Amino acid sequence: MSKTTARSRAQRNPLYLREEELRQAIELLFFAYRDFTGEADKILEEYGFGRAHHRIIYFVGANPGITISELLTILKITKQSLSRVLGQLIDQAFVSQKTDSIDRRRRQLFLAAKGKSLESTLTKYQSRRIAKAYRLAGGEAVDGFCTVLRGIMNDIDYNSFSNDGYE
Amino acid sequence: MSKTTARSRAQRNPLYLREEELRQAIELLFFAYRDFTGEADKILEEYGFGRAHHRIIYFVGANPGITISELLTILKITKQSLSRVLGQLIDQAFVSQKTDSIDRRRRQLFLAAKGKSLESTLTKYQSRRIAKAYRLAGGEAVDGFCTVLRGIMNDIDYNSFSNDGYE
DNA sequence: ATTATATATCAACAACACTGACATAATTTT
DNA sequence: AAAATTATGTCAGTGTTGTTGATATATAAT
Repeated sequence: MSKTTARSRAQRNPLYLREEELRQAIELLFFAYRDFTGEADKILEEYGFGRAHHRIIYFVGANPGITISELLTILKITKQSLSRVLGQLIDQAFVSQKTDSIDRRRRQLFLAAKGKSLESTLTKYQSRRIAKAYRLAGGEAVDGFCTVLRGIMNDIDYNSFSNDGYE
Repeated sequence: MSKTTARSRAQRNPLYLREEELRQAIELLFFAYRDFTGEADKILEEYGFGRAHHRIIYFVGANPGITISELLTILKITKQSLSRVLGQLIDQAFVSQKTDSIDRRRRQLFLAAKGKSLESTLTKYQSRRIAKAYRLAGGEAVDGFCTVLRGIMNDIDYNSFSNDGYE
């Protein structure tokens, strides 16, 4: 319905479709991201945690042994902000620390048992939502989805993730 | 590189690719959304505004005459949260109010001159980013991108946007 | 007349980010 | 060996954005 409207406008003004198309993307991103995080947010509430805790748990889970400074680079927050939230996770035994054997200034972070369990639950919900969308959309759409998202993000971070175990 | 890793693992364990693929999506969404909002966030800072102000300005701009309760439905926040931020925008003449002529309880919201100007700037930055990604990815990828995002969001909101003027 | 709806406002609170300053331990550089 | 840099930690203050709960007013619907 909104597509039809956009098309009829585009006939009169070829620039209109583009503008409308971009606005649609802006809104899709807003709603999709909100709902994407919604389920996890609710679960986190039960633990008295928020999205900041989730991000730490997620990235520590995805990159076992990650250091504080690496985490700061990924999250793009200040060490004071990280410290408060990470401190809670360590105090409550969701995350454990180990001094790096090579550079003893560094603290390597790992998920403790509770953290692994929570990470698994949260990722399960988000994965389920993505999987459902992927199933409905099909493989070609998935490729397009990833390609566009990569185009939206700053190139710098292309390699700052999925750099987990090389075995 | 990470793709190669995933593939080699998938050969041994067919479930691994799927899991890795879903994790990749989770991370892409995180980074893309962070960078998507990053530029606008910086501009808003100059005005002493935050993302909450942006959302209001955006949706009032896209839906002139929208009421408070409609805005609350879209944003899914409490009226108290909205009130504080919206109040600032009205006080500083970014947004104007008009009592609905039919139902005089309702306040219709519009962008004032300053609001239109700011909205235009913010949307320009976000549109530019999307447009760049769209250009690089191509039309088919764009369709896939939208399809997957629609699959991720809750169905309920399919029509809660792009319901602006029908002329 | 009563009830429901739409909006507003006050107060208290919490999560999560920020800046700035300072401290400590370990490594690197000179 | 001394000085500089790096990695981390911590204290104090601030701001944005969200929450709950209570209360108020005007308008509309029954």
